[in-house]
Amino acid sequence: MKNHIIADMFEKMAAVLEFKGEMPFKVNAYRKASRVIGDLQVDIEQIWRQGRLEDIPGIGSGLAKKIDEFLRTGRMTKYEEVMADVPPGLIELLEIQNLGPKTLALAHEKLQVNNLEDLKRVLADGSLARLPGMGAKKAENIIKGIELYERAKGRISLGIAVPLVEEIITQLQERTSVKRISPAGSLRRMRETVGDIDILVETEKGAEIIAEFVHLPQVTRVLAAGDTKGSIIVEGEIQVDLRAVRPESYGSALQYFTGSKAHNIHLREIAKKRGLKISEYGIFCGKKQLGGSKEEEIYENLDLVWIPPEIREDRGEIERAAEHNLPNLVSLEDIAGDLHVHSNYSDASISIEEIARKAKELGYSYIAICDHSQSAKYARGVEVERLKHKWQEIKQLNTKISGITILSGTEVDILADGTLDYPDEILAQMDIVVAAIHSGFKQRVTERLIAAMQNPYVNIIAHPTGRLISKREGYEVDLDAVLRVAAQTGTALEINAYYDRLDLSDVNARRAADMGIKLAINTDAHLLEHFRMMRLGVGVARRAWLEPKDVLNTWPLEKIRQFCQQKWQKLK
DNA sequence: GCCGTTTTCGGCCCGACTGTTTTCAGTCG
Repeated sequence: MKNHIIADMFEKMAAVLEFKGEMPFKVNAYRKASRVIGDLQVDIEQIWRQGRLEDIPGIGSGLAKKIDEFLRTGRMTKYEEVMADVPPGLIELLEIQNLGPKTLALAHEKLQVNNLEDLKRVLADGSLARLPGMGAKKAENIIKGIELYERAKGRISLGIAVPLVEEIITQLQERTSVKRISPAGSLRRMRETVGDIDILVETEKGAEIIAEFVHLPQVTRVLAAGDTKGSIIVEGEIQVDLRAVRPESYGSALQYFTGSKAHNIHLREIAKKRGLKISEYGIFCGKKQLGGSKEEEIYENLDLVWIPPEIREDRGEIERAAEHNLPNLVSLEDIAGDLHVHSNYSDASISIEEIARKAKELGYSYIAICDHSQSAKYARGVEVERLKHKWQEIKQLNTKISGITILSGTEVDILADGTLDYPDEILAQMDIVVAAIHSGFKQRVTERLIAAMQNPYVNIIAHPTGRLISKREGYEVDLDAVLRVAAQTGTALEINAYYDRLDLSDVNARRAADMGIKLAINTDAHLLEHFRMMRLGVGVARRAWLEPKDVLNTWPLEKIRQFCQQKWQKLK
């Protein structure tokens, strides 16, 4: 798919055009096009072949021509023109806080700033501060921006941010008389990574709460502390903002600070057409406030049903809300079990009994113990002899512990030659078989995954793309081909809930579900604490618009057994 | 550059803060 290549080109063009002082509305048009194309669920080449490029919202005749040229020839003349006279390394400086396109253009033109080194030089020798419209303070703020840019390049993963924000909220609740309090921003939307953390609090005494906030024990630096906003750095590099708002504006502020930006802009356009105005203070008709205390009031006044935060990305949710036809998103309460956890038979340190009791405590009705297979020496993979002990133990525990069914499973390795790490007669005795690639990431990954899915005993492919958010890109896998075969064979794909995996991602999970593929949200737990990550996986699933019917482990056990049986009968 | 039940031209989301200014431009979220 060339979607992301084209989206990246348009995003770069937007940045450069902005730097060159092009009309802001034109810049926005490129930005919007970039986002919409990046979010497309289908291959843009397919739309192009059908001659329907201009049906994509935000793509008119001009951009359609550019896309057409690129898909025909592999080149885009306008892109080359725009990028031609811009030094490489200059545009990425726009990521520095407090340094925008105007200032950068000024520094480039008057002081020949072409890269980060040049920028540091003109800040150090004071020449930037002496330019018209500049001054010592502005220079100082850019220096601070550079510090942050070099230290915290990139984003924090959701799995780190969520516990952090919960801890801060608990502390504030203990120390002050807060009323309503909630995370906002991309964390509330459960994006897989977040830039900084936003928390919103309802209060009439903002200054008091913010004073407490900036004195929390984990604070390493205070960036701002006013009456309505406090801003801190915790753990050396994570920025947390607290905003205090009055009761009558709490809902509109929560709506506003949750975003996404694209979602909010779309809402405001709708409001404007109706002669209304939305801001973080409320929804207004002239001076009259129609709502704002509750988030729902913003949506209701536009004849929309309230939209869950996870899908506020302007990917069609507003149109569906207008039809009162939003998906019935899967929730944590729907989860009936976990189909992929490890025990001390392989590389985890928890016993099957501990796992079962934990699962029961969480209200699950089944739990699948899926240890690594025999070749996975790095992870104490289970040989066939020990496997038989394991089955015996599971059988005993199932009679000993009531109210939960322990399933014997495996996370069987897909070997370099595409075969599985246990023979079929062993797999046939498992309740559930999860298959995964753990080695040979560059060797014919697509063919191996397809071969595994064609085995009648394989029920789920674990972490299908193999990406680790903080460490590596996924395998070199043709996901389109994998999805096709998953749909044909009736193999489920995993949404691995481990915070550094979240694999499949939201966009890919939605593509899978659209093709009728079932998903399983599994924690891949190696510690009891890992069970808590289920909520991250559910967040991904909600962002993918999944409903309980799409998610295997919301179903009763009997239905899962039927699902496995169906595949076996089809392929045996 | 896009878009149209107020428009094929003239709009294009809203507000706060900061620092530089004497009324506003730049940046951010």
